[in-house]
Amino acid sequence: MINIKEDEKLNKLNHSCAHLMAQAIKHLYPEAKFWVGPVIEDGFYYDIDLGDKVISEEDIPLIEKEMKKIAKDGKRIVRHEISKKEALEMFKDDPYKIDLIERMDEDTTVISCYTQGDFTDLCRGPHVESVKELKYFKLLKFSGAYWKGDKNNKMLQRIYGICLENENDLNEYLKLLEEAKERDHRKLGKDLDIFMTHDLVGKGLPLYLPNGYIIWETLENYIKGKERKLGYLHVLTPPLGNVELYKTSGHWDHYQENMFPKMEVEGEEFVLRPMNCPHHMMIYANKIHSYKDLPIRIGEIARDCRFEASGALKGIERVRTFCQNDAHLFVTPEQIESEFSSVVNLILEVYQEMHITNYHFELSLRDKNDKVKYYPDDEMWDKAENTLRKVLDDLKIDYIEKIGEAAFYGPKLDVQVKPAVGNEYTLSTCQLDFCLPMKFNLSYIDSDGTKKTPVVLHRAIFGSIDRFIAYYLEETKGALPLWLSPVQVNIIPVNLEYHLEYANSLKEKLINLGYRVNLDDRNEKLSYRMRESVIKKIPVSVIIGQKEVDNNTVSYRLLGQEETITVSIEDFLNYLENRLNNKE
RNA sequence: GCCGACAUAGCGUAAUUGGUAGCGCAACUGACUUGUAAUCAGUAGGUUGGGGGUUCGAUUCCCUCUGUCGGCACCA
Repeated sequence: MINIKEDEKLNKLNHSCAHLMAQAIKHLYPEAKFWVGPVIEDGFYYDIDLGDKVISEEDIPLIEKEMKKIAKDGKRIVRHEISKKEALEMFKDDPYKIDLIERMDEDTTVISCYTQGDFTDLCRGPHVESVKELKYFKLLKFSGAYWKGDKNNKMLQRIYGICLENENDLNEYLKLLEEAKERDHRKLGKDLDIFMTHDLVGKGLPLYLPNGYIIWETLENYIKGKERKLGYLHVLTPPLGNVELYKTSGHWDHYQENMFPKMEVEGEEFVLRPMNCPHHMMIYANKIHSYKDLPIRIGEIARDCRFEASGALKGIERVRTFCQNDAHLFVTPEQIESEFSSVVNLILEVYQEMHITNYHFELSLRDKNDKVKYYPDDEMWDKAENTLRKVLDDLKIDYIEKIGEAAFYGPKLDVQVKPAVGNEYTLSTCQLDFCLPMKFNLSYIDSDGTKKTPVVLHRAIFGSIDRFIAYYLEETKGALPLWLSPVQVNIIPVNLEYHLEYANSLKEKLINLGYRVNLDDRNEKLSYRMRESVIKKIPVSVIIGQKEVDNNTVSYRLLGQEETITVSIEDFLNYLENRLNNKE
């Protein structure tokens, strides 16, 4: 998908289109006051205060119509530069623009504006030459948005749109948006019987159906197998804990609002756990450790509960209970680099094996000015951040640095992906933490006999299993690779009287080898059953007819392909095994 | 949580200005005995998300609760 912000031509078009929309809105609703209208990755938006007027579905075509009218008029877009004083005078009726102007640097002397016909906006530019270049645009969605992104501020109205170079591009783009809905994991999850939700159960609490659990269990076994090979030790800890545990870790102070409220039983206060770090810290603290024992890697597929804002919930991507593929690595300072590097390599290995290419790394750092969120120890933070940078640079990994995105206890490396619908989110994460080991008084005896504090790496490769399933469903459009497919082989006998026995024996053979097989012996036409095989996205459909029975062969057709391949049973088994091994 | 929209059978949908609900697929039954994306016929399935109100009468109008969707904010 195109990135409009990074394409010079499209950036200009969309920037100008935002102004065009603002102009049209000013024509239709003269009371409108404007905040900002930036270009974003997929178009532009403008935040507007419309007073009592609330934008509704019916208004959008009217605004578009007015935009078309103005564009047809073809006024030139003229840049002019004015002084700060002149700017304050020019925009004196618009408190939002005044706010912008007043917040500009002290030494700003010249402010640029762009005028098109009867509309002038404060703007750095650049813009296209004339509004008549704006032909192929569409207003896509609208919603409320807090002024300056602060929830304590008034809510403005935001309208999103996009402007492209020609009609074909625009149509293609709109088609892509439609197609994205088809691979939305919420639709696929329903169509393929992967998970369900119900009002009676509660929002954000998904129920995994048999098909979903097969995917879940397969992923769990896969990742635990990898971890075991790397020396991880898996544990099982409770999904709730004493409030003191979270006060000790500091999570209570930082995230109380996002935890389910505490419950009091026999004078003891509990919370459903929002994360597993404290439990794993306690497991470490259970014994005295020598430097020779480190690193100690504690892993768990662990269920957590977080009281996420209702508006944030989304399918199994953002839920109120989920399972983390979590682990905490307790290491000496000297081991940080090699262990962090090993985690990054595990991420790369898993992504490669699973053929995931559509992601990017972000290095999330603290905001030095935020003394409330971040543990106040600049030396510690600098050391931690520089260590992560160094490892990434050594591994020649591209990453984007994000200020203010670190966890309260340390910087982290995040793997970001973009879903079919909505904002990008974090899949894998690896976090460096000097903080919790101190809070829990963790120690090991170093070679010189002194007590030292270990460093902890928090990491999750699949992030949450729930979210990973959501992501992988969208990546594969629901056509999961053979190893993850709930039903791997669908056997369709042509004639139930003559071919069922052979089909049954093939089914037995496959099941004994551990395959998940369905035998479609319904009294329906072959084409009907083949259609179902495709709709249910079963990777391999096997047709058993007289030819196959006579020659002791198997004819199979792959999902998404037209032709049928006829092979011996042995070759068929080899084919399946090969696909399993390649995770295809 | 905030702004806005939506909620009709398992799924997808229809119902002029208010006159107590249709259709397709799936399901079930029967016939057909099938060679690569829908065989035919029949049957059953609904307190129109819950509650309240206006009205002679509400899927339709109003209030409220719940849930969903698009964003905002949040995301250890």
